[in-house]
Amino acid sequence: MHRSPSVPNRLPAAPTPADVAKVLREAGLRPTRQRVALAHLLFAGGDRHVTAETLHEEALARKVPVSLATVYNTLHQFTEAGLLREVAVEGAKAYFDTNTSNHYHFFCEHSGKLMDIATGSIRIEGLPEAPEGTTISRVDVLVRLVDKR
Amino acid sequence: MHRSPSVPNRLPAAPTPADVAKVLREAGLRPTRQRVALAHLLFAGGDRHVTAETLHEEALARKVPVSLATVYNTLHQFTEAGLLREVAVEGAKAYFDTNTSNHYHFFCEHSGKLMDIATGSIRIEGLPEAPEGTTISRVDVLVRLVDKR
DNA sequence: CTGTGTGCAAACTCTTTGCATAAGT
DNA sequence: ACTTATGCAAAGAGTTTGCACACAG
Repeated sequence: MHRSPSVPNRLPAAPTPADVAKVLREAGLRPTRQRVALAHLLFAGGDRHVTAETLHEEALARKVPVSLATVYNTLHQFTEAGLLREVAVEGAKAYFDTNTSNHYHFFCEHSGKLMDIATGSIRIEGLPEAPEGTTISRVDVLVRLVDKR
Repeated sequence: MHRSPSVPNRLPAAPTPADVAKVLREAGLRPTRQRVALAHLLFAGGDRHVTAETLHEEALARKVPVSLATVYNTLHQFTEAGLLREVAVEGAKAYFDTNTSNHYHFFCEHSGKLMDIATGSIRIEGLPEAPEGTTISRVDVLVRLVDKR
C-alpha cells in the first residue's frame, strides 16, 4: 500500500499554525499570515481539490482576509515547492490537488468536481517510449464522468 | 487493429470540396465557404492537432478569409457533430484532434505540440467503477514530455 | 426570398502583473 | 531596518456573444 502524501513533510493530523509554518519555511517560503492560513485550509483535512476561486471563497468565509491574486500566487508557489500538484482538466480553470503522489482522477463534467482514484487500482501497460530527445515527466489519466441518463 | 477515423465518413484520400460538402451535409451542417475550407484543411491530410489560433492562421495563409470567431464556432460545431475531438491539455488553450477514435496523447511541454500515441500500444488495467449515478464518458491519457537535459 | 452563417467588436472568464503599502525576520 | 509578500486594479490571453450583413438553398 502506498501512502498518500496529503500531509506534506509529515505534518501531524491536526496541525497547528506553527506546524504549518515549519513546513513552509522548509519549503523556502516565508510563513506569512496568508500562506499559513491557506496552507492550513489545504493540508489540515485530507486530500483536497481546489481552484483559486473555491479556495479564495473558503478563506473569506473563514474570515481570512486574502486577495484572489495572492491565492493564485500562493497556489503556484506551493506547486513549485512540491506541496501541491496542478491538474489540467479543461478550459481556463486550474485545479490544484493536495495529493502530490502518482495517482489519477475522476472528473464529473456535470458538477465540475474532481476526485482521486485509489492509487493502486489503475495500471497502465504498454506505455511507448518517449520520442527522441525527450523524457516522460508524468502520465495524467482523467476519467470523465457524465450523469447516468 | 482499430482503424483511426482521421477521415470522417470515409472521405477519400484527396477529397474535393464536393466530398467535404457532402460530409458536412450529412453531419447536419450547411456547407458554407468557410466550413468547407476549414474542413478541407483539417481532414485532407491525415491526423491533425490544431488550436483555434493555428487553424485560423493556416486558413489566412491559404487565402481563405475567415474570422477567428468563425473558426471557434466551426471547431465546436465539428466537435458536436463528431468530426473532431477536443483535448484538454492545460491553460486556456483548447486543442482539437481530427482523430476521433479512442486513443491517447503525448504532449511536449516545451513545444506545446500534441502527438497521437499509436492506438494499440497502451492498455489500461483495473479501471474502477464510475461512482453512483454516473457513467464513464471517456478516459483521457496524456503523457507529458520534457526535453532531455 | 428565407433562414442560417459570418464578421466584427465588445464582453466575459480566468489568470497574471505593476506598484504602493504592509508584514516578516 | 531591510526584504519579501500582499492588495488592488489594470492588463492579458483565450474564448464567447450580439447584431447587422452576406450567402446557401
